[in-house]
Order: sequence, then C-alpha cells, then structure tokens
Amino acid sequence: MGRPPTNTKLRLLETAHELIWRNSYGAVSVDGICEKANVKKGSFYHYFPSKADLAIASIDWWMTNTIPFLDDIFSPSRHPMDRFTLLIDFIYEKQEDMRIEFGQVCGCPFITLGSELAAQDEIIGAKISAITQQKMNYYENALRDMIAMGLIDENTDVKLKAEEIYAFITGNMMLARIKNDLKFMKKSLKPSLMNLIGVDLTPADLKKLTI
Amino acid sequence: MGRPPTNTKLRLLETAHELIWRNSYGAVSVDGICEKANVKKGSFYHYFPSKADLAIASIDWWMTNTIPFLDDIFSPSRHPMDRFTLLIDFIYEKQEDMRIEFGQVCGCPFITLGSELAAQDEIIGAKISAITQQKMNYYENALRDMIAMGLIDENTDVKLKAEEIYAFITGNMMLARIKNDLKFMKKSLKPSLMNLIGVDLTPADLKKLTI
DNA sequence: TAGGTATTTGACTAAACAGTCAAATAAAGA
DNA sequence: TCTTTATTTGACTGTTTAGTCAAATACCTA
Repeated sequence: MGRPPTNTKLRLLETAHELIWRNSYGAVSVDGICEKANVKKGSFYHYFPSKADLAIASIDWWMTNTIPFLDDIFSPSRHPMDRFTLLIDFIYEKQEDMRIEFGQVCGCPFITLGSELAAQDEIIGAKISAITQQKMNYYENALRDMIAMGLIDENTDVKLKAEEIYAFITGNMMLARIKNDLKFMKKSLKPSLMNLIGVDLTPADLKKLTI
Repeated sequence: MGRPPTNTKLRLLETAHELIWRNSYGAVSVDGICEKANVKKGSFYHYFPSKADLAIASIDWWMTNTIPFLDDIFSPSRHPMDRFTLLIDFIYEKQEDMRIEFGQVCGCPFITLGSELAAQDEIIGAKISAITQQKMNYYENALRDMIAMGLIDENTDVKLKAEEIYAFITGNMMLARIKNDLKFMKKSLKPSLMNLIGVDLTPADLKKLTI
C-alpha cells in the first residue's frame, strides 16, 4: 500500500558522491547536487536531514559498492602477489577513467573527504577510520598468505605492514590528485609497493610491473 | 613618507594559515579570519584581492618559514640517516603540539589544502606541486649521500625513492589527521621509513627509532 | 473507486557569504 | 603645520547558503 519507492534517494547518493569526489565537500552545495540529480530541494530533505548526512550516506553507499570488488581482488583463490597487483590495476583504471571523463585525477574519495572534514565532524572521522581498517584487513590477510607461502620474511609484522601499505597507496593517490598526474602510479606504484611489502623480485620481474 | 606599514598583513597570514590548517578552506570564512585576527573586513581587502589569494599567500608564507628548518635538518654536515630521523621528529613534534593545543592532529597543511582545492583551482595545484618537488629535492640530496657512504644500494633510483618517501610520509600524516591519532607516527614511522629507504638495521637499532 | 501513504513540489526564510567603497585616520617628511 | 601616503573603518550590496513547510500528487491495496 502507498506510493512505491523511487530511485530519487539513489540519484542523490550517486550525484553527491561524484560531485564531492571531483571537487570537495565545501565546494558542492545542496542546490548543486539537486540540480544535477534532477531532484527538488524539498525531496532532498525528505530523504536526508542535512548535507552532512548525505555526505556520510554517500560514503557508506560507495564503500558498500566497493566491497564486492575487493572481495574479488583479494579472493583467497588468487596468488597473494596478484591480489596486490590487481588492486593497483583497479585503482589506476578508475583514476584514469575519471581523468579522461572529467579532466581531473580525483584520488581516493574517502581520504579526500576525511581530510577535509575530520577536524570538524568526528562522526565522519570515525567512519573513514573504520573504512581504513576494513581495507587494511584485506591487506593483512594477503600478507599472512604470503608468509605461509614463504614469499616474505616470516617475522613480518602483518598489522604494521598493512598500515604501511595503506599509507603508501593513500599518499600516492593524494599526490596524483594534487598534481593531476598518474605517471608515478602507472610507472612505479606496483614495483615500489612490492619493494615495500618485501618481496624479492628480479629486475626483469620488476620491469613487468608497469601498468 | 606616508603612514608606516603595520603587522596587519602578517596577522592575516598567520590567522588564515592556522584556521585553514585546523579546519579546511571551505569551513573558514573571511569574516572568521578577520575576527580572529582583529582586522576589519575593509583592511582584509586592502591587503588581499580575494579569499583564495590569501590562502595562496599563507601557503607561500608558511613554506618560506619552513625552509630554514629544512635547511637545518638536511644540512650536509649531518649524517644522512640523522636527517631523516630528525625530519620525523620535527614533524611529530609539531603535530603533537597542535594536538595538545587544539585537540586535533592537523596533518600537512600543504597536502590538506591541496587535496581540497587542486580540482577547483589549478594555481593552487601547481603551487603545492612545486612545494612537493622542493621537499623531494632535500630527500634526493640525502639519498645520494647515503649511496656515497655505502648505506644503501648504489643502484637506488634516488628520484623514485624520494617520491616514495614523500608519498609514504604524506600518507601517514593524512591518516594521522583523519584518525586524530599519532600512535603510528610515534611508534612506527621512523623504522618503517628506514625500511622503505632500504637501510639495513639490526632489530636493536630499529627499536631505538621510536620517538 | 476510495483510502492510505510515500513522494514530490515550489515558494519561503534567515543567516552567512565574499566582496565594495568612500570617508576617516595616523604618521612621516618637508 | 601642511602635505603625502598607507592604513583603517564600518556600513553597504547582492548572492548563495542550508534548511522548512504545507500542499499537491502518484500509486498501491482493499
């Protein structure tokens, strides 16, 4: 009974996510989101109590969308080194797509938003921290498999190493956004990451890791 | 002849820098900066043509302030490993000071602002990219000394390694800001960085690198 | 077809926003 | 003391902002 649900809420989530990712939270207005999503302001506030709530919801929605991809990339059926190289491919391809479509390398939406708002809104800080932890769990899992396979030093502190990996990838995405340039990510991120992880590769193997 | 200069412009630069660093560009208003700096709005626009111009000027001013510290830390008279450990000390102490004073780990002001505005304003993107390069030059210089001293592999690509170092430190500062937490930076950043650089250290030496 | 309910609409507010300007003021030098 | 010049002031504008609300609408079910 009653009027059936529409895709309005989803359109707002998608639009907000895209605009905030491409620009910033502060540079995007509720009016701007509504216009792009073809939604009237009254509808906006029917679905979301505030602009900040939409931002948080859009982050949740994007992470929920991302998990199946991470589950695929970090499938235990894959060789653990392939998981990391596939992760970099996945990241690079998305960044390159956006650069082509919007003329702008956009970096990581979670980190960009978190950096902007963490100091003002501790809910968003906690949310992004949780996502960070969630991603590091995939890394830890893969690192343990690498130890089991004798690919890296068995004394590796996997929690620490996972944090290093996350910080390294994050830093590179941030710099790619600021420079609006994917050269480093394309040419060097994979071999640099393998070196950070502590995998021993021949120079010939390293060369193959350019995207 | 004429009325002598005052410190009004400097007060605006300092205040803008602090407020934008602690919060974000979008969350800070011209009115807010003026109030905190005890400057009337008319004076603001006497010194700066726009809010964006002030932000750029405050970044320049902060980098100019920072250079003497970097020159000291990266003095060729120091052992190159000490340069990097001192750099981490320098970063950590500033972050800890701000955490105590403002209750917030603030991260890197250049990167935070760059990440927020790079997509909207390419002048600021270019400015932050230049600062990034400037910092990496210090790293490269130290890395070359490390090669000369036989501390790291003589085939190390110093340009690449400097980029890795910068991305790694940047990523860690960003995560510290988002989590509002300096634990990783205090406990693990130094040894992780040494490992990334490729210095061979005994476990005992590594332990000493906690701040 | 009537009743119930979620959705949509557009006009509305009040505050905050960046930016303007002419006039007032303070100090140094002639 | 008068001129010159940089600085300061405060009142002003027009726009954009997030958020409100009562009424209208669409559609499902009984």
